Amino acid sequence: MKVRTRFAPSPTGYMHIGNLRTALYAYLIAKHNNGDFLLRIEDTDKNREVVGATDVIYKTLKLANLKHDEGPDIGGNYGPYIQSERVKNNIYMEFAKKLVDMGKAYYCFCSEERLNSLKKEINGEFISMYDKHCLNLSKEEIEKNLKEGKPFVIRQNNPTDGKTIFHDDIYGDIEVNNNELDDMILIKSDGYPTYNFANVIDDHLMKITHIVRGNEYLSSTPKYNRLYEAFGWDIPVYIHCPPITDENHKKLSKRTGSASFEDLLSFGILPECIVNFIALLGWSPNENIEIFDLKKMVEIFDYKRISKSPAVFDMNKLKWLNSEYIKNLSDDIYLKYAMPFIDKAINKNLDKKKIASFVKTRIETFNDIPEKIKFFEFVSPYDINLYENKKNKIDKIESKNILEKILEVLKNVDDFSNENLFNVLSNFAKENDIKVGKLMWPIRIALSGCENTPAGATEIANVIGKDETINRIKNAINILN
RNA sequence: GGCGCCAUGGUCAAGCGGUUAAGACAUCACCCUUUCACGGUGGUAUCACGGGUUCGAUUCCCGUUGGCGUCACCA
Repeated sequence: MKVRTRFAPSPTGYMHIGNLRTALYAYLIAKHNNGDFLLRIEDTDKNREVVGATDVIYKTLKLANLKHDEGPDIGGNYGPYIQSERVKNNIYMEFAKKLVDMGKAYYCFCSEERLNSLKKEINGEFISMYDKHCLNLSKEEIEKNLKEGKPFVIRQNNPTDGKTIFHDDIYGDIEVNNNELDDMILIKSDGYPTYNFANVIDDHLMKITHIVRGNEYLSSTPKYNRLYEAFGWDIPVYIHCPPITDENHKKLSKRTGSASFEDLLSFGILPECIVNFIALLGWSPNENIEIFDLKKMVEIFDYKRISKSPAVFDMNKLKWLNSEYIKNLSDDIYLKYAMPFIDKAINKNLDKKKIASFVKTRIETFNDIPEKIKFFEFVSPYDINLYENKKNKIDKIESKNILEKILEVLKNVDDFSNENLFNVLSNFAKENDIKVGKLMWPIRIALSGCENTPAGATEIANVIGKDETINRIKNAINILN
């Protein structure tokens, strides 16, 4: 049987990182087995409609390079792939009525007030379980209610004794008492199915073989299985994934600022890096490697190695991984990403390509660039104590002396290539019995005003040119006076 | 609160009855060096606790503790 997996997000307007990982795993399972990966939009909550939300989903999948084989935008043999459109085809209501006929579901006319009265407050949370009140309605009552147009929902009719056992390929066999199984709503009073119901129906109709989802669905899975069993359908393979949490072991939220794919992109993280990183959150390959592209992932992905315990989303490591990705970028592609950030900081007519190459090994995200290079544009006021440096055994007085001498030297240099500048200055150092590092220190400070720079003194001089170099050294001497 | 799941360093994690308990991020030290970074070398740091089972438990079982999830006409 061909492996078929699906990604079934509800259109919320942004892509939660945990969701993306679920999509990734579903994709990898399908592709590792030469199967199909499909996209289905679960928009059965009319109150939560967000305009443009499905576009976010398409865009994310595209950027992450997770190509689906079937979906609303590209069609397929099992459409429609948007649940609200399937509602129009009456798919869910028909199946729900079948269940009613089989005695596996029933009409419920309970009012909101009655339902509320069933709720109990425990630790500030309201919890409730339906009491099967409407299960006892006579046929006549039901028909009367229906005829009068009284609003109704359809509930699943679950047993109250015995146990249900289900199997998950990650968590193993899980056994629950049937009295834990609430008579969940299948069809809402607006005629739309709930997620719980639509999901089961569609997964079956779309011939999904492996269901990949977050483990928050673990506790409702036995109810889904009773649905499959009622219809006599094959139960798919369940693959529940552990949660991704923030550093406080709480669910990743918008507040942490790193909950969504879009946030991460806006921080200057590369999409392929995000994909690589989240693959490692809750899964590890058999080989001891951790940097790989999607193709390699498809090759080595063994879903049985998905772990059971939650993973903390470590921004630190993501940034490190991103720096590795940046270093491995070809110059062309690197420039394409980096240039907008260079432009943010540099307006003067400087060699931006050269500046870009300076920072390539020194940034973790592209957002780091402007701050690191803005001194090329102009020197901000800086602390004069920078001219004192222990390691190079230099103080302000000596710095000033060096700068005054070097100023005269540089005035007579016309070839401002990095190579020539370095030769001239290191020769000067030798002749005057000064260590090269010590000589370069005050020059670099004078040219940048920064303790740390993404380039050495002569590289900076080369980029800003002779006139600017001379000016900056003159200014430095003034400051030191 | 009921039920369910989980538990190896600060973090991601390998391990699947006998190991000096891998590797990576972070951190620290040193080397390299025209500063920083990159790169290189090395160090610190982990099996939650208590009982079993066993010749032997990080590994298997039970309990405790802790964390998470779930208990909606949300998905």
